[in-house]
Amino acid sequence: MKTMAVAPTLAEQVRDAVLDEIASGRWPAGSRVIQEQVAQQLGVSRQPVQQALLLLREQGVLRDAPGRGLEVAPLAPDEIEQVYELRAVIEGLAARRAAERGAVRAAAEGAALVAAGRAAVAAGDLPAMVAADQAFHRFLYELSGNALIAPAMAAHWTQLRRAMAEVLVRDEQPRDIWAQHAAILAAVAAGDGAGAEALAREHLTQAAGYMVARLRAQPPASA
Amino acid sequence: MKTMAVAPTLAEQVRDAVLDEIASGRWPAGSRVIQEQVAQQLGVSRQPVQQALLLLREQGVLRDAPGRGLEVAPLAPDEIEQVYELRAVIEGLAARRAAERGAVRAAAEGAALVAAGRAAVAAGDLPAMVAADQAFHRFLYELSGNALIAPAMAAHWTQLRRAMAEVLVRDEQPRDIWAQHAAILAAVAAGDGAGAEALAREHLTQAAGYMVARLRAQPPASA
DNA sequence: TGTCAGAACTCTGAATTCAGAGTTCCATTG
DNA sequence: CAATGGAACTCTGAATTCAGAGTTCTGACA
Repeated sequence: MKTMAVAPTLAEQVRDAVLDEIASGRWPAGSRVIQEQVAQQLGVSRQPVQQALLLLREQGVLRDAPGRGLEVAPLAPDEIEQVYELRAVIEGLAARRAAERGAVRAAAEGAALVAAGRAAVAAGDLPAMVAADQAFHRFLYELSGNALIAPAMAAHWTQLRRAMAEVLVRDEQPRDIWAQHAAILAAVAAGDGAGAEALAREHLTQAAGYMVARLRAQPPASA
Repeated sequence: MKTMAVAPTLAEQVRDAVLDEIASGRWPAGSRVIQEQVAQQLGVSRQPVQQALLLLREQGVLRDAPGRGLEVAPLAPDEIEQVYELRAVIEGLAARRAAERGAVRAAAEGAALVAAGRAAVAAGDLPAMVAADQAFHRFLYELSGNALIAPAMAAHWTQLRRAMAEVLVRDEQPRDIWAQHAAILAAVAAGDGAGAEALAREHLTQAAGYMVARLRAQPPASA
């Protein structure tokens, strides 16, 4: 018998709903977020909303707007650059450890993830592209055997999703990252820890340059 | 005028108070944490307590004990090992970037931190030793210029403080880490990014081995 | 027209109240 | 004596209520 699913609390549902609004870009940077309004939109009382917003504020997605409640934190290119810098070393670790202990599973299950990503690119389906990217990286976190990597990255993925939504929507011809993903996967499947770490770092350093340049070139319109 | 200190909310005060109880070891792993009891002890209502505990649960310090509220999460040696593994790469990054952009401040302000740490060791003052260690590392996070490092590590420092409290209290002759800290600082002050990164990683890998061996040798008594 | 005082409003944090899920404990039965 | 049924209790999540800090708006005045 599995651990038995604990019913998600209202606060968690609210958090996920709000997070989705923000990550998708429907609530742009600077938007005010008022407890009462969110509560009414979702048909719950202010109590679970307050808890959800507290979590989001702690995570940096929302910030205080003293006297006016909370607002969606701006998505500064500097911050995205720092996210990628941090990601590069964390995902490097994940890739190295995955190669050391998850090579078999990588070989067995990795191809499907890459195929899904390529299909999304071919179809030009933006949400699916982001989802596939995230799924690939989460797979590496899992293979790494370090249970702290996934939660440590979870906070940053919100900002990454926002940045991707911001950038990809402007690209008529999105950059194909799946060749790099496939290369990382091959190194992991081959058990080449050092190689996988180097490739992962390089992949993210490159992605950082691309994303930050785009964000700087065309800063988002704050509401 | 500085950003103007926002009055800390009751929920934050409660969180800090609870965190201190846990990190210091006064509330051992497995202790039950009941909203009502905490509220009464601190003289507040259950509302801010609930919020504080929510934050702590999210952070992994507390965990659900279905039907019985929350309890202090156990401090598994495996988890500490993973914390150090993650720390090694994150602090490696911090040291490298600190060398690249904070060498001057490192040279100017670092010596005082090392002196404080050595004084704490000489005095055998356990809390001061932990505080000095944390202060040194926080200094590197700040010098790195990456504002995401400090919050990313904050969550893990709770577990580190717990582990240190657990281990150091048993050591009649605590291991002196300040020679290593001084070496890292020297590399940073010299602007040697690669050297600083390597030293930081090595320092933490070594510390991990020491801590984990101690924890495994003498597992803590759960309540 | 620009500035200032103050009333009205907005929004939050905290307390209190309510309802339900799950646990514990005890008496009864085989 | 072990197992079972169920009453009483514990604890939480959510709703509602309350009080106060801060903002916005309006109109008088220089």
